[in-house]
Amino acid sequence: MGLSIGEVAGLASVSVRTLHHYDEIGLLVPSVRTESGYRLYSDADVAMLQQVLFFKELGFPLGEIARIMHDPSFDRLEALTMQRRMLDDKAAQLALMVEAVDAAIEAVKGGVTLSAEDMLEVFGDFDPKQYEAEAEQKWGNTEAYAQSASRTKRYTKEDWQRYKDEAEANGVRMVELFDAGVAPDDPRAMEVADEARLLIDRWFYTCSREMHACLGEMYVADPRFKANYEKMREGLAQWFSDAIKANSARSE
Amino acid sequence: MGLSIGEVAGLASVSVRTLHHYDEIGLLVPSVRTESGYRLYSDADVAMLQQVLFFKELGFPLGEIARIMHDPSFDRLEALTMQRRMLDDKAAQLALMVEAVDAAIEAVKGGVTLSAEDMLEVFGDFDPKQYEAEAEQKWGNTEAYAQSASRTKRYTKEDWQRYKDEAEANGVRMVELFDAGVAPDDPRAMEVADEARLLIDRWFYTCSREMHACLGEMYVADPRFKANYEKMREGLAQWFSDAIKANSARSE
DNA sequence: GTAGACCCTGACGTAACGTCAGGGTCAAGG
DNA sequence: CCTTGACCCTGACGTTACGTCAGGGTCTAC
Repeated sequence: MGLSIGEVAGLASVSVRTLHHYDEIGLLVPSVRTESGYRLYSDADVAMLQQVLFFKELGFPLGEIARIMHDPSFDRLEALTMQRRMLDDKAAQLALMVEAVDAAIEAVKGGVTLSAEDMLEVFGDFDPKQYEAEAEQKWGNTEAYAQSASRTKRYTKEDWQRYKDEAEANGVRMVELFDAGVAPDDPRAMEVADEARLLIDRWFYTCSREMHACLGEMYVADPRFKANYEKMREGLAQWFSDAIKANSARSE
Repeated sequence: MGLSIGEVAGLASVSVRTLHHYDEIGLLVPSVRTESGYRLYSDADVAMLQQVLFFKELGFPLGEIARIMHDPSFDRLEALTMQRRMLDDKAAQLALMVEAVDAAIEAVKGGVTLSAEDMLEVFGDFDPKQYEAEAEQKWGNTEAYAQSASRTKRYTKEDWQRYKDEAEANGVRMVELFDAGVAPDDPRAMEVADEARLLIDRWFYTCSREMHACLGEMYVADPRFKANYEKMREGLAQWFSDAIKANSARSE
């Protein structure tokens, strides 16, 4: 019960050093060590390795793989389903490449020169980052998320109430300025925006002005967030987003 | 006529730095530089890049790609045909992976545990080395080329002229001895042979006496090289080859 | 009981770029 | 005309994912 490192390496056609490396970086730590320090890989470890190798084939960096697989909400079935779709996509992209090679062969035979675009457009269609984003959304394990999760776990009911009060006070000030027709890049508007940022920073996760600017964009782009502001005042989402942008842009 | 590095990078979805790197190692040196040092990529350069990226997709290391593509006997059509077959193989292997994912999904759903072998055997079927061997056999080229490429790319016109002068001086001494009827294993002949070896060593790539002996054989075996010597004096190719062999055979 | 195959932990090397720093180039606009 | 922003250059150091020893224990097999 448990395979040696050499056996696993042989089966998966990877080097022993590779498995050492995965152990070192905490990506795949074998569940058992013998008395004498030998690594032993259980069936579960082997299943993990399979996942890792699928992700790797799909171009995920090892750090990303580790984050995904160690997330508490990681689900093997979901991961496999996603991998299946990605492999299909990659196969489709490979088919495109075959077409491009055929086109190139025909061009050479016919003495024709293809355009630069025709020759190069097949590359880079397949971007792992596009999937990384999906994986991140699915298992939402950004650093910010981790921080937020570990902090809010310890929050009591009163904590939540205090946060709500502070957030509401901030919302009130926001609406006041909006109703008064104050421009989003007015110092007072930026002040309120920064207040909102610090709220996040104190209660959930480290939030720089830069990161807040990203959030600001989401507030208008994502209907779920937008609705939160729009139900207070129509046009408030955009106004607030602009205020955040102005706030993040100022020198210091 | 000629695209900037940024344009090419954009079309091929690679970074500018990547193209810089390919230039540095002599894999893809753009055929034109503007007055101000800007790289300009011609249609031929773009076609080269396409080849490079196909090989890369197939897992070839860059050094290998450079060796293959810079070999004088390299043939674009042959390469494309080979790449087409390899891409097909890779697609087949990807299909196997999809099957493996499906099997894993079924296993999870059914609560079954697959054997380690079943889980891992799909990886590593696709070994670029198997193709590298084929490519090397086809375009047969050694490590020496990589060295030569990276050195010669920094050579100026004057460098080339100096090399030509030195090579010609060596040729003259060679012909003098040949005309005088000096035997190839005469110390003077061996001296000239060693001079020729050091020329290669200094200007292009590390060239031991042993390697030079191989080159010597090629000087008579390969008509392209043989012609170089034969046009100076009939029989010179063989004489020089023998001199090289004698030189490489002497103890030190 | 010892040879040969396998395992361990450092530690340094390598390939293929990423990522600045510091500094020219160039077309568009004020 | 000149300046500003997008683009280009050359170093040079950093990073990822291992490869490749060195030095030394472990474990069956004849």
